Amino acid sequence: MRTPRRIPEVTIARLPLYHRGLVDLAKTHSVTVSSEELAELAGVNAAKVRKDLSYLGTYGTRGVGYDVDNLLHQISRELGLTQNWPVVIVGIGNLGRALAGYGGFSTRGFEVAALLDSDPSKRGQKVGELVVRPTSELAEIVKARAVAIGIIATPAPAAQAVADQLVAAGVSSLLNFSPTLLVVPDHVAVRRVDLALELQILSFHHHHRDPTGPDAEYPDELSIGLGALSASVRPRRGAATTGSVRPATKCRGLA
Amino acid sequence: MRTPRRIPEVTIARLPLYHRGLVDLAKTHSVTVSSEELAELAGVNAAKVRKDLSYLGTYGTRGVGYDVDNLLHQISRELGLTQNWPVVIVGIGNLGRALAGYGGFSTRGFEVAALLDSDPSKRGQKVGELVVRPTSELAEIVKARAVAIGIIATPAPAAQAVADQLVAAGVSSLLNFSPTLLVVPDHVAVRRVDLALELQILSFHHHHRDPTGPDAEYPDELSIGLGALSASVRPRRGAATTGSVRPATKCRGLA
DNA sequence: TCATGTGAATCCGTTCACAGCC
DNA sequence: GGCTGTGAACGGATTCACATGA
Repeated sequence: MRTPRRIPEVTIARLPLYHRGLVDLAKTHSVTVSSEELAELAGVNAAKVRKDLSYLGTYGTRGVGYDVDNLLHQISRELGLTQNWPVVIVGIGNLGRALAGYGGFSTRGFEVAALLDSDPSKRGQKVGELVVRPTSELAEIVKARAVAIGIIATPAPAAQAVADQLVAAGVSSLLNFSPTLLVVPDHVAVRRVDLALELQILSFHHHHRDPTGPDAEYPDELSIGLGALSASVRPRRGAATTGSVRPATKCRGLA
Repeated sequence: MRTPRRIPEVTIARLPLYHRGLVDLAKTHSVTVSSEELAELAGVNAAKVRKDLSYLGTYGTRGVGYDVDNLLHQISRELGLTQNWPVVIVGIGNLGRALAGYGGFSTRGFEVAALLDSDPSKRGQKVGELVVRPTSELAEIVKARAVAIGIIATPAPAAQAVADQLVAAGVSSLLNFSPTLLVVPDHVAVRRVDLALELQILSFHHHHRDPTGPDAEYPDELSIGLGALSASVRPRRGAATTGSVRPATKCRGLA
C-alpha cells in the first residue's frame, strides 16, 4: 500500500511507543518482530499495531513479521527523528532546570539549544553546560538556531505571553507545562503536560475504587479482570502477582 | 437526572479542566456560568460540556446556566478533591526535586507526604521542607500516612521495581514519569507522563507542517482553517493574530 | 426567551476475521 | 503454516438539534 492516507492523531501518538520498542529490539540485535511482540512492548494489542503501521506503508512481510531496522527507520522518518531538533526551554525554575538536565531528550532526537528566563537574577546562571539567557534574546536565538520546538515551563500567568513570543519568532510547536490554555494560530501545534491534572484524574480513580478497599484481605489471585477498578488485591511480594497483572495502558494521548 | 451511569474515561479526563475554569470563575465572584463560557475556559465546545456535566447529575438551570459554587463543589466531590491526598515521590533526581517543589500540587488537592530515594548519598538531603528518606521506609510511610498516590521519577530501569513496592505497600494509583511500561494488578490505576514522547509527537507535526514553511510571507489573516497543519502564518506582533487563532485543544487524555 | 439536558445522527477509532502472500 | 494487511462490523465519543423547563 502506498501512503496517501492521513495518519490519525491517535496513531501518531502511538508511533513513539513503537519507536521505543524497536530501539530496544535493535539493541538485542533482533532481526524481525511480529505485530504481537511489538504490541506487547508498546502495551497495545496486535491488531492496533498492524493497523497503525499500515498507515505508514507496507513494511511487513506476511508470514514473517517486520524487519526491525527497516521499521525503526521508517517510523523515525515519519516522526522526523532522523535529525536532531533544537528546542528552547523558557522558564528556568525547578521544572525548567529539571527539563534542562533531562537525559532523555538528547537520546531521543532533541537537543536543548538554549535556556531562557525573564528574571534578571537568573541571567548567566549555569545549568549543566548551558547558561540562562534573557527572554529578550528569544527571537534571535530561535532564528539563529532554527529552533523548532519551544518548551514553556514558566508560571501560568507568563505562559501566554511566552507562547506569543515563541510563535512570533517562528516556532511551530509548543510543549506547555503550565496549567493554562494557550491561544495560538492554527498552524502551531501545542501539547500540554499538566501535572496536577494527572493527579486529579488519579484521584478520581482512587476515590471511586472498589469499596472493599485495599486493606481487605484476598488471596493473591482473586482479582477477576473487571478493568482498572475491579477487586482489590494487595500483593505481598515485590514482584508482580501472577494472576491479575496487566500492562498499564491508561495514558491516552500522552503515552 | 440521577447519576447511575458510568462516567466515560474521556469525561473524567476533562473534569479537571472544568474544575480549573470554575476555580477561576469563583475567584472573580461569578455566580453562574453557561456551558458556552465554561467551554471557552476549558478549550472544548459547549455541547461537550453539557454532555459531560450531565453524567454527574442535573446541576444546571435551564435558561440560566450552572451555579459556579455548586458545580465546583459537585466536580470536586466527584474527583475526590474535597480532601487533600497524600502522595509520595520516589526518585529524587532533577525531576523528583522539581516535582517536590511544584506549588501546583498543594493548591490543587495534594500534599507531598514524603520523598524517597534508594541512593544512600541522597539520604537526609533537604528539599524544601522535606528530607529525603531511604526507599526501605516506603511501606512504613505509605501505611502511616495512608498514601494514595505514588509518583515515580526514577530512571527507567528502577521504575518497575518501585512500582511493585508501591503496589505492595497499598498504593492504588501511580503517576509514572519514566519511559517505561509498568505492569501492575488490575485495580491499580496508572498514568504516564513521557516527556520525550511528547516532543516526538510535536516533531511529527513540525516535520509535516505546511511545506511553504513558516518563513513564507503571507498577509496575517490568510490561514483558512484547515486544521492544525493548515497554511502557515507568522504574526509580527507578540499578541495573537486576529484571524487564525484557536485555543489549543490537542492534549487528549493528558489535558 | 434562553440555556440546559438528551435522544438521534454522525464521526472516528478499535476490533474482528479472513483473504493474500511469504 | 504463519503473519501481515485490510475491508467490515462494532462500539464509543462527539456533535446536532430540539424538547423541556426555568
